[in-house]
Amino acid sequence: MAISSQRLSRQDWILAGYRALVSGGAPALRVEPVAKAIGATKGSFYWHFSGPGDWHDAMLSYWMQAALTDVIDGLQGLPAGRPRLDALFEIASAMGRGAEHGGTFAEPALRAWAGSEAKVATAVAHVDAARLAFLAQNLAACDLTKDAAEQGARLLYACHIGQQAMGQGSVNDTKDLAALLVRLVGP
Amino acid sequence: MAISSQRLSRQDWILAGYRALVSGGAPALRVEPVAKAIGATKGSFYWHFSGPGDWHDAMLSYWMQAALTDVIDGLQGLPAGRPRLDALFEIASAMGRGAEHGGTFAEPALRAWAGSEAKVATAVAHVDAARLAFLAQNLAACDLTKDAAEQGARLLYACHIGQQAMGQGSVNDTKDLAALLVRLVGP
DNA sequence: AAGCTTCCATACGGTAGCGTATAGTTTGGC
DNA sequence: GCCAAACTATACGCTACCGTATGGAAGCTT
Repeated sequence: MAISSQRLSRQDWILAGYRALVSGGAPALRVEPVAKAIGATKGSFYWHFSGPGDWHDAMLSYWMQAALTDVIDGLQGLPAGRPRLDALFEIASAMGRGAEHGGTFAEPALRAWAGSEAKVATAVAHVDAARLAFLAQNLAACDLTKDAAEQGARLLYACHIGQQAMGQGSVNDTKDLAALLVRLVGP
Repeated sequence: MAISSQRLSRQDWILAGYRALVSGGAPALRVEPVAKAIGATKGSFYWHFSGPGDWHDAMLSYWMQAALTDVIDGLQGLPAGRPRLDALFEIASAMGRGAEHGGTFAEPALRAWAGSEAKVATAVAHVDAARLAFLAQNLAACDLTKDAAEQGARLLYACHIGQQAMGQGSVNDTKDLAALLVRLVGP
């Protein structure tokens, strides 16, 4: 469970929110049930957050931090092109299965949540745009034309999203597709 | 709005449910708000349905009817292989944009709903399996091996799902991918 | 038009969750 | 050990929605 101590922190509530989101979807993202799930009451919640909106915002920035900074920025040490793409697929595979934070927050739940709250949708769109740009940039480093790289990025990313939406997707298929794209339009 | 008359039918409630689902996600799928949206009250609802569960079941079978019978069965007249695949992509494109029923029910909303109700998830899984089988079968008719056809089907379908999840997907990309697959592993 | 059926609105009690107020409990600095 | 701070539990009124009961309107049927 990884409840840090007896005293709860903002972080505990954020992670508990993602657990609720994953298991019950957006309708499960309510204060009192989640409070009961982590053995607390609303008193704790309203100390850490001004209300559900604040909580949701914190959940979103937490995810954007993990999705943008930790992934994209963390790959800047590698040479552009295939090495970065390969490393990216490793990370994407782990995040798709919700490997970090003890299986908490898998992206499909977040994407589903975007359908019922506008600010979630804009956050997801922002992350998508950044990832697409990153993909296109590193595909272009594989001797693809700009157009081919952008179309390839859309294909790759759509494939990734689709696979984790269906739940059963290993990223191997996406990897194969990536190799395929590079091999096709490459030299 | 297409409210059939002053008197409402089960169908009216089903379509209104999809409108609510698309615009507000699963949390918007409640009796009284939807009743207000179509200018009725709970009195009408509880006449046509035994409760929300019954309503949701009706919505699901309505979709499965449209997704399975109307699409897959409707293509049996065409020769297997490319013709069926091409026709399928046309239909898939229309359904992704929610072209029928006046823009009502786009699939991403349904897929998001699956995250918060188990029976929705099984319905979606059922439709996914049928579509994957159909895709693999018709890809195999394009001189692909069985394994290549199944992997290609997963790739194609994942790409389709991902594109409509991102909202901005024309199916042209998927079509290109399909042609690509066939050309690659084909004769 | 009478009478039956189908369909709908209103009214009511019950429950779940929100937000606030307030008092209690732990924790770290001194 | 003491005290302010950080943190938590309990209690209360409020709103939204559920589910049912009941009377009444709209549409057939004759």
